[in-house]
Formats: sequence, structure tokens, C-alpha cells
Amino acid sequence: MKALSYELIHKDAKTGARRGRITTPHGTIETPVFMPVGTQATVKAMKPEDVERTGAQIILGNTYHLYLRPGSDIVREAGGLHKFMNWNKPILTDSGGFQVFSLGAMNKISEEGVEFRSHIDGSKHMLSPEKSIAVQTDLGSDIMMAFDECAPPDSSREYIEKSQALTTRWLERCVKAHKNTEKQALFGIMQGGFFRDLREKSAREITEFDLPGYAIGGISVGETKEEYIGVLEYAPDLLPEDKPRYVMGIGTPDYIFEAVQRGVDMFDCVEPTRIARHGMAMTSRGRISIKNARFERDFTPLDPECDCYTCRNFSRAYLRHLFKEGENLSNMLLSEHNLRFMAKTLEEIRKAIEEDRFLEYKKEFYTKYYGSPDGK
RNA sequence: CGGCAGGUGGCACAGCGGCGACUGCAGGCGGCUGUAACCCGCUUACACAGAAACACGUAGGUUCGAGUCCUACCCUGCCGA
Repeated sequence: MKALSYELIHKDAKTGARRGRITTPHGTIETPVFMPVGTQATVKAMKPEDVERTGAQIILGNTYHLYLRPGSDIVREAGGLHKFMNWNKPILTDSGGFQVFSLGAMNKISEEGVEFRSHIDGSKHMLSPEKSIAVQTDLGSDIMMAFDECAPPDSSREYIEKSQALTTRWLERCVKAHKNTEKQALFGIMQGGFFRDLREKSAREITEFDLPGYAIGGISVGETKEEYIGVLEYAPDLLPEDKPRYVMGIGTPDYIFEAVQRGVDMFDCVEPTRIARHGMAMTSRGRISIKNARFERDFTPLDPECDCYTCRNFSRAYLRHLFKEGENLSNMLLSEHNLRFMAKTLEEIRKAIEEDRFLEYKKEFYTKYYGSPDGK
């Protein structure tokens, strides 16, 4: 028996958007889906039950961070990540590949793997495909990601060529190291930067392994929106239709709509929770900064159209007050609201796809959220 | 009443002869993309190098030049009658 299966339920009549369902050992996931990020075995500022009531179906955890602290052996002894953090729905773990990029200045990449300087104390640690899989096995996630190199967007073609080839060789080692295929699924990651032929090469190579799902990595790392969409125009089609497709690291509504439209099923991003902690709320009429003086005496909810706990109980003036005072409750309430906003938007997207009106819904959303039908 | 210390943007402080005055906080605005992020950035007059401007308690004085030195006064704090 396999750890994961994907069922394609319906394809939008006019676009590549697809409505699907992923089944994992910890339950099913309706797609397209947005996955909140809980790097250190917690979605920051939120209790698992709060995350759950936003409608979140699956969350992320992180190999690199949990390996450093508390140590994946401790998570294993606790009974796995689900038990450790009390989240009983599916979990996807990132492999540490993104930290190759985000902590780039402190790393050394070799054929063997990546030597990290811990961002906590500067100590040296080696993360290799085998090590990453071993850690993710300890964590017990439903979906583990292959250890890849997420290269910077301004890398040369020569660099991306080498990086993409290395990612394939690392994938082969990940597949070999991955034993418990009936409990945890392993997803491969496409690289290749912004070069179409390299993306095609990457797709050919990684799909050889016949994995239960594939991700498109190396985008949403600081490139322009045009470059991002450029890759999206062809990349999803290079991946099998009967497997879930995942674009890693996207969280703004426009990036998600563009990806869904081209046949992508899964997304994750720190954006909604991070901007919440920084005083920004996503609303049906666009983003608002709760810090703004204009909300000082605004006793209406963040978003009158929202059904979340925060909007049902608190005013903008109160949330502004909490934020200005640095109260923890501000982070909690804004995070919950933003996650609810994301979950609800994806609910609407799924419904629209089922009814073959994805583009209409996209236009409607853009008009309200961005103030124009094309979002600019 | 006497002694001592001190008065610099909203607050707290730096500077101790070249200041169109440092820094932090507060205030205002913005940014966050597989989380080194309850973080980071910008801003706090107009104008622009002019016999112009100014957050250095007030008024005089010394000096080419004073937030900086001197005198008086006002105010605050501590100590002593």
C-alpha cells in the first residue's frame, strides 16, 4: 500500500485549473490547497486547534530547524511530529533545501550535501539527501520533500545547469534512502531556474522515479512576477497529470491564482502568518495595515465579510491597540484571521473550478482585492 | 535660606570651542514568498548652500566661531539648616 494517492475530480472547462483530492495516512486534502507553515513544530502564535478551525487541511514542518532543535531523535521519541505538536491532520516536511538558499551565505555545497553553519550558534552541520530523509523519517511527516538545491534567481545558466543536475542526483539518493514508502510519501522537486530547457530536463529526470507527487521549486525567490508566470506557463504541464503538483513558497493571492489556473494543486507560504505578526491583514477588499492611524477609532471588524473568530469578536481599533502595545494576542488574532482568509479563498477557488467558472471567480476576486480585474 | 547636580526633538540621553546637533524609544509610512523575521527599512518641517536655518531654559558677555567657556536670572532634583 502506498502512503499517498491523488484523485483528479474535475478539470475547469476553460483553464488548466483542477479540483482534486489527496489521501494520506492522516486524512484527505481537498485541492487546490494552501498549506500554512509551521517551521518549528508550531504555526507561530497559534494553537493547533486554532489552525484547524481556520479550515487548514495540512501544515508544513521543517527538517533543518527541527534537526537543530529539539533534534529529530527527540521528536521521534515523542512519537513523531503529529503527536509532539498535537496536530492530527497531514503534515508535509520541507527537506532543508530552502535553507540552502535562505542561509546561503553560511553554507557550503558539495556533491555530498550541504555544510550548514547553524544560524543559532554557528556550529557546523552536514545535511545530505540521506540525512534529510533520515530526519524526515524521524519526524514522521505524511509527505516528505526531496533534498534539493534552491538556487538564487540571479544565478548564471552555467550554475543552474550544475545545480539542476545535482538536484537530480540527490533525488536518486533520497529515493534510495526512503524505506517506509507505505507510511510516508516522497515528493521530487523540479529545478532549472528560469531556463525552459533545463526545467524540461529536470522534469524528465525526476518523473523517471515515479513518485507520488512533484513540486516546482526555485521560483518565488525574488524574481519578477513575469518571470514567475513565465515558468508557470509550461512547468506544471511537464509533470504527470495523475499526481499532485506543488509550487513551493507562494502565498500571495495573485501568485496562487496564476498557479491554480495552470494546473497546480498545492502551495505553502509564511506570508499570511508572518505579515500577521507584522500588523498586516488580508481582507476581501485588499490588504490593510492595522498599524495605520486611520484605524484608531474604527470599531468595525477587520473584514466584514469574514467569518473567522477574530472578525466575529474584535474591532480594528482593538486589534490596532493590541499591535501597537506589542501584545501577543495581536499575533494570535491576526494570524488566525489571515489563515482563515487563505483557507476561505481556496474554498471559493475549489467551488469555482467545480462549476467551470475559475476565470470568473479570479476576475471577481482581483477586482475586490487588488482593485482591478487583472490585479495591477 | 545655603550647598551640590542638572536643564538638548513627545520621552530618555550623547556632545564639552567649528552643530545646519548622535543614538534609543515613542509617533508616521512601507516591506515581508518551501520562516535566522513579535523582524527589517524609510521618515519626523519648508527650503537648499543663502547676511538662510535652528530640539541646546532666559538674558547678557568672551570669541573669527558658543549647545559647549563666563556672569546673572528662572526652573528641576538631592543634601543641609
